[in-house]
Amino acid sequence: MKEGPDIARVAALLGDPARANMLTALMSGRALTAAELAQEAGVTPQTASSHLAKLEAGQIVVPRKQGRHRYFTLSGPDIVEALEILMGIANRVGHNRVRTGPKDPELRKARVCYDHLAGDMGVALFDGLAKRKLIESNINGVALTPAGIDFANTFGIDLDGLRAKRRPLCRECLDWSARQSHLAGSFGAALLDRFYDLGWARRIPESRVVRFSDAGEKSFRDLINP
Amino acid sequence: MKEGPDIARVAALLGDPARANMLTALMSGRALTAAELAQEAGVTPQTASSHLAKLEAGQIVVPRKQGRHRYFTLSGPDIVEALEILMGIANRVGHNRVRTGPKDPELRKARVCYDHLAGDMGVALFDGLAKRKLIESNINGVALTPAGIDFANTFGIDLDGLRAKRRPLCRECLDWSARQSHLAGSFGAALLDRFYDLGWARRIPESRVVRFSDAGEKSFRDLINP
DNA sequence: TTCATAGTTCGATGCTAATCGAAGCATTAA
DNA sequence: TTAATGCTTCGATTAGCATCGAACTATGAA
Repeated sequence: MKEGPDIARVAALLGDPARANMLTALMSGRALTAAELAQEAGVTPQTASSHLAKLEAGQIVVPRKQGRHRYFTLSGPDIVEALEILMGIANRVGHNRVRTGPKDPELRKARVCYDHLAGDMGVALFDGLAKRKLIESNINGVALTPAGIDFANTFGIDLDGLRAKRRPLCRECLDWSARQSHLAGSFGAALLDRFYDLGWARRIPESRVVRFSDAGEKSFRDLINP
Repeated sequence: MKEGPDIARVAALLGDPARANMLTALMSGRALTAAELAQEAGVTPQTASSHLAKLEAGQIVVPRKQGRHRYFTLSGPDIVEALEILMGIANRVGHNRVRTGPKDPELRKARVCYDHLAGDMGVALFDGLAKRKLIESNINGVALTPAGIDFANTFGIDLDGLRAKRRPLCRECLDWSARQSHLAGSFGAALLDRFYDLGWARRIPESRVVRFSDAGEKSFRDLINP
């Protein structure tokens, strides 16, 4: 019988986990590339491409071509509103981020998001740097403060080298599990690299888990708790 | 990977056509029974039961037992809000009630909804009766006016017999295709029965289509256009 | 009690859509 | 030009879920 999809069509577009994760990531208001969205959703680029095609056809997102990237943004404030209300409902009925698997806790604690640190420790890093006034967040985004620049240099990060790339130095990135911002951008990536170099943490192969050593985690805590 | 459904779970519940139709029907604010919702969705009672179980588990609807019926209502104003926004989005992106099949036009024009007339002609009937001040619609529902009672008697409807049943005489029922109200309740059902008796229309077997004869449709138009 | 109605549960079926590997474009850099 | 990167298309697989027939439970009516 099925006379009219209507609501159902739109809702179904938001109703797939991978797509929902992409859209949640886009709620920061920033334009993200297909590859970034694939990472956020935890799917391969092919799958993400298929999802993005659907979202584009349904006019939930709009693409913007720039160079060889395709940046996606939400198609309008009504989408944001819908997502917010759905979040509220999910929250009310207790459908909060469930820890589905046994290995989930590790992912929630610390994982790579694209190339930077995410999870609880990613959020803690962002908050800690902000509390130490090394980064500053406003409507336009995140930026290093003068104190932050000093810190970066003494911490062994080549800021000039990073600036040479086109990629923005600092960027906010909404966290799935914690639903708060963590630090992305080339500086965020450089920080994680530095953690690896210092032996604080290492990446678990075939997974997105970042595992800190005991000593590394202690150093990390010292870093963000002045 | 799939860390968190969250939004996706709720949206997926709204994203099935059958469920979306049920929820749209519930947006009138009235409590509807499982059987009525099955009719609205165009599925069998078994299927509807399965959907309602899901919606109940997801706390989208709440059941209320009364006699041997189960009445369902939306679980809160946030659900209504979500549905409204989704309607708005669907409208904006042009996902309006599409006519999917070749036999669809007939269904859109006139069909049974449970046991009363729905579709364009159902809506026209409701509007016509209201314009003739035979029924009156307010927040509490719909009711026959004194003039309406006279009309019913002369039209050959046994109002006292209808009143003996527990079922409400008049009820509003949201129309899928037209998204406006049509007349339900025992009076609505009695009207349709009378149309059959008068030979104005007949029900097509194995379908929900109500087919009016040419003369019958003319009489119908006269009835609603004073 | 028996019968009818409202609703659910179970089991089987069939369709849809998500997923990924592999290959193909398209754009940029060297 | 070649090489590399970003993204898409194609094809095959798989899994989930909507759907309905049949049987069962529960409530109310006679």
